[in-house]
Amino acid sequence: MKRGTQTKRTTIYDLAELAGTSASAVSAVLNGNWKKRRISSQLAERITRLAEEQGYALNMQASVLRRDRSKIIGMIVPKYDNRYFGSIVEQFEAMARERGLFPIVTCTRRDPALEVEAARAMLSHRVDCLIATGATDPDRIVELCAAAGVRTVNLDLPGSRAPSVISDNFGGALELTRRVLANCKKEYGEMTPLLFIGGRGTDHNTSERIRGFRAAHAEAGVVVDESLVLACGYAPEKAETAMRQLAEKTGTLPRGMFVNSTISLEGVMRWIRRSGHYTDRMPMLGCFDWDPFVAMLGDHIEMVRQDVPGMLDAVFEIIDSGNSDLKVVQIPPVVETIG
Amino acid sequence: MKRGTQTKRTTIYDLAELAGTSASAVSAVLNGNWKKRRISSQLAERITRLAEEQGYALNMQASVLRRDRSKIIGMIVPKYDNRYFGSIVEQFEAMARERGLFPIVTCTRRDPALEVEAARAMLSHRVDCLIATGATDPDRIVELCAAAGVRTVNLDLPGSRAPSVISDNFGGALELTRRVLANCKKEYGEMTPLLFIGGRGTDHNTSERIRGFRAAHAEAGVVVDESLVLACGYAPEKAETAMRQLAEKTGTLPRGMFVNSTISLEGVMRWIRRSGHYTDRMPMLGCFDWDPFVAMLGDHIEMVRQDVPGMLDAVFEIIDSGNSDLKVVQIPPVVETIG
DNA sequence: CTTGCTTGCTCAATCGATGAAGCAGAATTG
DNA sequence: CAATTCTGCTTCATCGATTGAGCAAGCAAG
Repeated sequence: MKRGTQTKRTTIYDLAELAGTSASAVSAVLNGNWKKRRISSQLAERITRLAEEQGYALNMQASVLRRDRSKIIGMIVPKYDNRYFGSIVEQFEAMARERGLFPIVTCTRRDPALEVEAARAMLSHRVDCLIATGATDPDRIVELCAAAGVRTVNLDLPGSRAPSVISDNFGGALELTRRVLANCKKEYGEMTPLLFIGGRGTDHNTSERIRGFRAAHAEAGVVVDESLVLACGYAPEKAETAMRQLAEKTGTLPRGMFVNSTISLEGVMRWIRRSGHYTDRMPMLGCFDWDPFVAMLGDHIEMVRQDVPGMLDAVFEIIDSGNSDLKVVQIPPVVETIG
Repeated sequence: MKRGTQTKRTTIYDLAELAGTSASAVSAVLNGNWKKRRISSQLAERITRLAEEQGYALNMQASVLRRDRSKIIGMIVPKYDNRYFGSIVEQFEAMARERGLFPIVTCTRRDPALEVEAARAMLSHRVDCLIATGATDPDRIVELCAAAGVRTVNLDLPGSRAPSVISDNFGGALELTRRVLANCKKEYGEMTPLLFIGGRGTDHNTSERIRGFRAAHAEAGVVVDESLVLACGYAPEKAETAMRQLAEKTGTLPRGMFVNSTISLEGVMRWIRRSGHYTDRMPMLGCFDWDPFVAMLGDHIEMVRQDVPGMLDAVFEIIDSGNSDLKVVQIPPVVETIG
């Protein structure tokens, strides 16, 4: 064992000296290919024991510098403030470790500049592969990575220059809208148009969800006015402001809503509590996202739970296969009824 | 610019050749100490421009191998499934980046073996410093790090071998319990003992919170029966089971509860919905944790919001100062009233 | 014209791990 | 007994960046 506050780490050279052998023998033994290099099992065992005793730890910087692959896999993610991204990161780490990869994750707060900075930092640290989750500008990241020969997969939001894995936003939104409309019918005896709120009109997911939202209305023969589609951004404050403005303009508020994320729902609920609207009867809600406490919020909440394990299976299938086709894999989400 | 799918990265040697100079000059220019090394500003500018044009990116593995400090800072964290740890990670990353450090975070799912494995992996990657957040066995991690000369700070849960930053669990629990008791008094006209549920009896935080819970009862002259303190673990299922068993044993359930985390509250709420208890009147709730949707769950919920920015300020103050005193810094949390 | 100082660089060792090539000595073959 | 093969190692170059030491040219002072 190391004595005292000695800061110097044990290297293969130290072990070689202790074992009375060469550093390359030690290296061969410790990285497991000693059979190929014809090291005797006695020496292998002696070295292994010494390494254990001395608390030897491989210096990855040196190892990676020498090898061609780093076995480091990076992920950038917008936020850690909701269950969806939380479970993506958790699942990603577990699956990376299963494959003997070292996962590094960083959060970029939906900030394009930070996304680029983080991608650069990861490239400097020589990731073998980078997953861009919910990136505002996935193509920019792919471009940086491509210049360094690093493979990329887009997750949650698609890009045009790398394979992408996303939810079936149209299908999920269609089904979610259908259910909320049905709840309205059951509750009020008739169907009236819902409100769509949250997300960015410019992003693929939001526009697909709006398409599904419209399709479900069309199917039911319900006309949706333009003023009821509010892609006001993701932040709670944005949703709160949008609700206030809608209430000011309109006399009667819609009986049901399609909320584009839990984060937006946070703002919607805050507005409802503060404004005193909907006090007699809560609106029929649908949320394209899942959270256990949201599920407990009321009796008529429908939620879309995106299939995180399925999405990450698809991501790692792309990575494991080495395939780089520019395909977009769509994973069906699950609509869960509560109450 | 790199052409095509060229996978070879530009190195300082490539730049040196292009600039008709030496690699050491390039290195000096690009890492900013060219003045000390008496490189002319013309050459410096030429090299800088070339690096830009060629899309040069420093190879951190090589750089770190040569230097003594890696400027990599690691954090292990139990889960990403709640706002508390989410904001810890987000804040940590931001503060690390502010200091020019590269943050790497990994989640260890409250699994002691995974904690050790993750710590080892981080040491192999030569982190300068490791923050062990909510570790089940912080001292084991500190021991590993100490052997490699790596500094450690414990966060959220204290250890005995490294400085620790935690919430004032006793104080927070005392105040939280007082408020829930007061709510009971207001609602029912009298104070009856609350239920304590969630957490591990063996961990410091839970035992301190129980101490605060008891102190508030004592203060109010309310006797707490042993059977009302259920440190059943953190997982929702554990809390659900504990509630069921309590209901089976006891005729009357307590009018209020102190729930030790949002994760445990998830189980409690699930049990309440499923079992049909508390249907006439919800229990007065206190939760030692914060979540925006929990805040909307009912009219009588008190929540303790731990001061994440304050805690991380304390962590980085310890790191920045290089101080290694075995102190435990306690940060007061904030009790927020809802409804 | 020599000595000494400054300027502006280059050289070469180094960090630790890896693996191709090589080299003794033992064992086997003809 | 010589030739070949096999066994079990060692030697050395390499990955890319960093940095102490050194060196040549220019200039000033004596």
